[in-house]
Amino acid sequence: MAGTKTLRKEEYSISELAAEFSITPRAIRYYEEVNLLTPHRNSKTTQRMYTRRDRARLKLILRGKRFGFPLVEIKEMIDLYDVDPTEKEQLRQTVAYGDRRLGEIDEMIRELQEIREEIFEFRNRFLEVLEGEEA
Amino acid sequence: MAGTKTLRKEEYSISELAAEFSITPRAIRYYEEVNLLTPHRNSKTTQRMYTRRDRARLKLILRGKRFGFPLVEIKEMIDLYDVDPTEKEQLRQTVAYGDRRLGEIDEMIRELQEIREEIFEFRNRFLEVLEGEEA
DNA sequence: TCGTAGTTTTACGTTGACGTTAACGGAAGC
DNA sequence: GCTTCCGTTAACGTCAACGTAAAACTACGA
Ligand SMILES: [Zn+2]
Ligand SMILES: [Zn+2]
Ligand SMILES: [Zn+2]
Ligand SMILES: [Zn+2]
Repeated sequence: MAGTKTLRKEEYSISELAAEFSITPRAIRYYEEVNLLTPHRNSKTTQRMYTRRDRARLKLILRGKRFGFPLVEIKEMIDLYDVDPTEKEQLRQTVAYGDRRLGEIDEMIRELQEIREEIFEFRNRFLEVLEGEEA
Repeated sequence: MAGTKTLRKEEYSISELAAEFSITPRAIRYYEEVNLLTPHRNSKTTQRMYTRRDRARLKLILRGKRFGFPLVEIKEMIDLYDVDPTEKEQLRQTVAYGDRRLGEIDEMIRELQEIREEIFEFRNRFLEVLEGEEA
């Protein structure tokens, strides 16, 4: 057929995505349940089909999950990508939301660095004891 | 009584700790249930009493919680403070555990900084749109 | 001595993020 | 035509980390 270059995949089934990201189809359906994903249906088969945009959102979801953001907050953050840039009030709120988020994230980074340093000092103290005995 | 200087408190009741850290007694009892705290009992009253060491552990627990470490992992990390420095094998394992932890934490920091930057760029892009319209 | 306040144990309830099972439908291969 | 392999919905189960409520005990001050 003309114009059907499929160098990169255009659409994915649920199990393809599940396999690619090492999660279960159930999880993906759940993300749809809470409006984090909105696949369309292949009208013939009634099966969910995921576009590359859906796939990109899924990546963002999983990244947010990696360190404990709840799904509702992940949704807030992801929805930043879909703000209508002609709505001034929406823009203002989005900027304000971004500022709050940035503050929270900076605080997380600070605390993580504190923990990092403590663990690092402990590790080194123990290591010195070990090296002292081996000398 | 002789030798009973109590400049700094030596022991705390459960509600004192709860008030100090803005959590509930129930939460503190739960930490005991999962072996994160081991208060002793004032044998007269059967009430839990917390030493300054217990209080220090509680601080560590709450810090670990602030960004989503599960209690079991918090326990692993806190127990680093109680390693017997004469047991070489235990020391070696502790150092190895610390290394793994450090790797995980570094990865978390990296990803947080990525997220930070993305949000920051989005925020700025919106801000420029707003400022452009106001000019 | 009574009331009030703080504590105890036991036990059941709750929320988020899925896991698991059941019961069913369409397509593909033989 | 039957099996096998996706997929579907609906519904109940689970796990962590407590919340909440009940019933009983102890301490302490007026
Ligand atoms: Zn399609
Ligand atoms: Zn928030
Ligand atoms: Zn004591
Ligand atoms: Zn780990």
